[in-house]
Amino acid sequence: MSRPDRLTKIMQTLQDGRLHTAQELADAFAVSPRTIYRDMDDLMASGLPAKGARGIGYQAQPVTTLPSLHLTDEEIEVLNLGLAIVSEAADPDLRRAATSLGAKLETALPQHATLDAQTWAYAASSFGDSARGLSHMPTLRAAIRAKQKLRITYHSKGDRITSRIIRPLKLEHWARVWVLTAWCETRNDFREFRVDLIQSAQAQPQMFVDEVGKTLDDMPSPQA
Amino acid sequence: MSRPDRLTKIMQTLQDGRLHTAQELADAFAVSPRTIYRDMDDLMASGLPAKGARGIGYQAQPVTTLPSLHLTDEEIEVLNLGLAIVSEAADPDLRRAATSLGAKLETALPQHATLDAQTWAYAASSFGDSARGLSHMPTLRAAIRAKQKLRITYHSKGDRITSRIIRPLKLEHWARVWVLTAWCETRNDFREFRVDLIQSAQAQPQMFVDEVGKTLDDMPSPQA
DNA sequence: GCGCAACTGACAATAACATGTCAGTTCGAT
DNA sequence: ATCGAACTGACATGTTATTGTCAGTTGCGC
Repeated sequence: MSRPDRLTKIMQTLQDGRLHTAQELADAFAVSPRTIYRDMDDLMASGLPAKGARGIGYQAQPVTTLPSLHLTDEEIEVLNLGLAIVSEAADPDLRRAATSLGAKLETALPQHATLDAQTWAYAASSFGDSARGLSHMPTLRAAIRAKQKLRITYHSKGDRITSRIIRPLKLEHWARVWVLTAWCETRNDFREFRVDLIQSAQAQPQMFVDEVGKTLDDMPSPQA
Repeated sequence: MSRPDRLTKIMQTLQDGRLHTAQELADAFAVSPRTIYRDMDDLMASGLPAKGARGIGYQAQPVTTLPSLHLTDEEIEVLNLGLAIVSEAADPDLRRAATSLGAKLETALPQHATLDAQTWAYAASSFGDSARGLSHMPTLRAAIRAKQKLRITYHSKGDRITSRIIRPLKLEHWARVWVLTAWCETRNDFREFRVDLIQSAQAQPQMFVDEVGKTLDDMPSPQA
């Protein structure tokens, strides 16, 4: 097995969340422990968030490798612009991810292409919760993909908070608001939810399958 | 010189916009033309937008290489989210760049991490100009960096369109609106411009240097 | 067509890299 | 402190990748 192949395999192996000793990995790939130590050096140097304590072993959180890309200046601009917008999100998790992604890009790109703290400064916005809904995006998106039902609490008209079980179908960006299209099991009809008005979203254990009348294709198109 | 080093140098060389023959490059790097042909194959295979016509030579548009990165799932999410938002911009150039960046990411990332046309569908927004101001962002940002004066036409209060020469200083994201802070030469004072109300922005040939009283540091902080 | 220069394929020589061995060194547990 | 296992540095050896040579092949201009 070639070295790149082995490095990939090691990464995948580490992402099971368990601890792996160098000796164990060496046996698994039929190389000497020395080679594993060298591999881990390289992996960590290239940013794999792996921890290794003496005598403990290695473990890593799930990561995806983005291979090297050639980007035009416009594409770099889009990258920075998108990052800047997301960085403004109120959700700590999202912001943390955006910050660490920004840091990685900053070290990876030549200076002229990176964010500049001065020119891209973000105001401590007094409308800090304007991007509040963004915090649910990963949950919603994952649920759409996995066809997993969701329980959401929603700030509907008239200041009432409602709780519903829905089948999430599609996320759309409409003007400046994200809209989640779903089949609402509580109302037994299609509904659209503004993401910024969703207070909480919890993936339910139940999955759903496409049923006639409840899929995106069955949705009546709005009249103009 | 190692092969990776040479490949990098070749890329930089090609980006001067002029034509370079294989022979010329071969001489410059003290290798045989055959090696250059092989290098160009690899570079183009990895996405360098270079053209080579028989007997003509090679040239490329400026690109930046993003080395391979290890990203966590959250960081991938931020990447996709930011891209989705920028994709909604009305400006054709920005949208084209976002699309091509999306395509690159899509091919580069394993399926589970990429955009999914169905779930991330973007509505052909009826508020299509909501992100209108984004189209000026690259111009503004470039001008800040280069300390280049700008002529802008601005949609100010009372439906009047004004034209001014400004020294752009800082871009801020305030709630959902981007704000450009600048020294306005027309009014001879600091001014803040909402980017979405800027109708046009043209970089002027004149540069500006920091002058006491006209830099960011000299700007009076707003009273609360 | 013909000539010429640009380009490609194949292969042996060679440079670069990866690996294992082994002799140290570090660090925690006793 | 002392032991032992985990780890690191150095170097010889094996393996892969890169390179130049050279003999084709392509495509353009005449």
